[in-house]
Amino acid sequence: MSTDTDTIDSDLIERLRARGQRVTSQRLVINRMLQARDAHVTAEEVLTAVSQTLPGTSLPTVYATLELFERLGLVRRVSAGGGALLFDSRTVEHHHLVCRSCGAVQDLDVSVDLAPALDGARAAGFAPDRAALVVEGLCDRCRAD
Amino acid sequence: MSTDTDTIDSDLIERLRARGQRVTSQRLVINRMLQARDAHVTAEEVLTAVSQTLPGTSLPTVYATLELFERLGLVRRVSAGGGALLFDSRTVEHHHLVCRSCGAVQDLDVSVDLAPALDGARAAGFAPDRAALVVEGLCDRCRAD
DNA sequence: ATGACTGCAAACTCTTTGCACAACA
DNA sequence: TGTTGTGCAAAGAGTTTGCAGTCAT
Repeated sequence: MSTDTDTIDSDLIERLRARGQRVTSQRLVINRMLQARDAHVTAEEVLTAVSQTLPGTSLPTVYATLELFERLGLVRRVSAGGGALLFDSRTVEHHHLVCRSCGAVQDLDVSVDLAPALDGARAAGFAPDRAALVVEGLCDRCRAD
Repeated sequence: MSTDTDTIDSDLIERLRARGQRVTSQRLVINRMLQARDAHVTAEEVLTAVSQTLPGTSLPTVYATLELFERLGLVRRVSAGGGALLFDSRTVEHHHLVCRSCGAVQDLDVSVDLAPALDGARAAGFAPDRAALVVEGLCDRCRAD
């Protein structure tokens, strides 16, 4: 997977053009930031990071951009914590560990056989897109208390 | 499982006494409501239902009570939708289907082998309490659009 | 009687919306 | 030039907190 800035930019530009949407500096910078930080981020974190390159960027723009990127398939909302929305630039299927004490979310890379769940979902008249496991418990750090 | 009102009340009273906490009419009514409606509910829905029996009940009390019930092991927070918090009186492990269109959450009763995930969590220094699958897609109703 | 619980009001956090200006195409 | 996108401000939704009065024990 090529992750240099040019490729990342080109990929976004291509996707935007394909849908007749405009290429703006905010979109480029937010996209670079998401790809660079291969982790779960909140809108606030995106704003903080982006503001260093592009001061004056606003939170509504960050939300609008993240929503757009979700439609473009560049980010996914993480169904995990109950607090702020989390956006994940890892679009491949993976699971999450959620600490019930500090709320931190981290990736869990294991493979689980989800076929029975997907079959069950279909049997219930549901059309599944994807399935992910949420494991709740205490993280490394909080366990020390 | 006995689900008559007397048993439900006694069970709550016992758990409250065991922790030196008071038995109030709000707690009894909220508990009966949760057991009667064996589904995911929001704080708002609890308030609406409880208000019929106990007018004047407040939302802060509902939240405080649900939090208490969570500590007593009577309810669990559902890690699913991004909207309002959902509380679930089914405390046995089960999975959820979440509709990406209407946001509805329904139970999915299938059995999935979670051992690899729990082992993986432990290997990452995480102490897992429980794990549940969140399956996203389109529900029966929304698929008709 | 005493301390926990409740209701009210207000604060808070996070997210969304409306509108005027800027800037991509 | 014609829209789409942005920033600002404000509104909304949901949850939490502070405080005075009430009620269980």
